[in-house]
Amino acid sequence: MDMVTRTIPNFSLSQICRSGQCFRMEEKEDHTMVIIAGDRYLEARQQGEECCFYCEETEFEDFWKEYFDLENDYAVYTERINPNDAYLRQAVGYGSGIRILRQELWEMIVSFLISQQNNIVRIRRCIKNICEHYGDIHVNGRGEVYYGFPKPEVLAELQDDDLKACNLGYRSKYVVRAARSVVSGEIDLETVSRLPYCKAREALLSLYGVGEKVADCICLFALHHLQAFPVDTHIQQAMQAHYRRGFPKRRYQGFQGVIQQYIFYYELYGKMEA
DNA sequence: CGCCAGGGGAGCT
DNA sequence: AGCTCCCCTGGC
Repeated sequence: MDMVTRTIPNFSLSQICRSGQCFRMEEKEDHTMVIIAGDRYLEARQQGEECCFYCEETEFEDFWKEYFDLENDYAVYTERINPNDAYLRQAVGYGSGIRILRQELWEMIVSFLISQQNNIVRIRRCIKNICEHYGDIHVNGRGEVYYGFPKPEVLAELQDDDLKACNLGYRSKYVVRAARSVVSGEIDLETVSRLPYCKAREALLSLYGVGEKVADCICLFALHHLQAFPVDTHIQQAMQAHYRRGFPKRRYQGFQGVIQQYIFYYELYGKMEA
């Protein structure tokens, strides 16, 4: 099988997997990571800074390199951390392998509609369900079946409540109506993907079921607007515990989203080890 | 304008 | 048995 090997500092597949930005990435028993993005399938394995991607060189260069944001040096961000901010230094040290992926816009809209008032394990299951029901069927290099992400055209045909069968609960109609908005041209994803952060956020907010938090997640994880700073319950708790006088957003102007992700990851997992 | 119930159900304590 | 969960909508 074709494979690409790279040495990549500040990169951890398992941290990215656990960081709650992508829900179609999972670790198999043998430490191999399986990543499905849109209709693409990739297996990868990492030991320290050495990563093995099981795909052709051209596919890696043309797609996965950008997907994992490997061109960016995250030390540029982490070096700007206030040395007096012990909490942030701790958080960044703990999740130093995190990257902000560049995922597909429609996939992120649906994923974060599902994410609301939901936990990561269940979000994964919901997305697995809709992919297996409504996604195109594909076969990987070993002849194993996997499913692509359901296209808006397919989901737009459904009734409001149809996705309850996929465990989406009340979020079913958010996804179905978002699909209808895309198909009808009410929102044009090509256009949105070229808009600056504020305009993109505004356009996304017009979708039924998309509030500020979800819009910011989509901006961050699909459009790579690193100034988006999604505030969920974990971030809110961290803000109250460590930044009573307000988070120094100005200091991290333009890449608050990266900082947010370090904090989120640390709040979710870092405390358990203490 | 602000407040808050309700929505489904898994996974935790 | 209760609470929480990367919330948003709609009714008051």
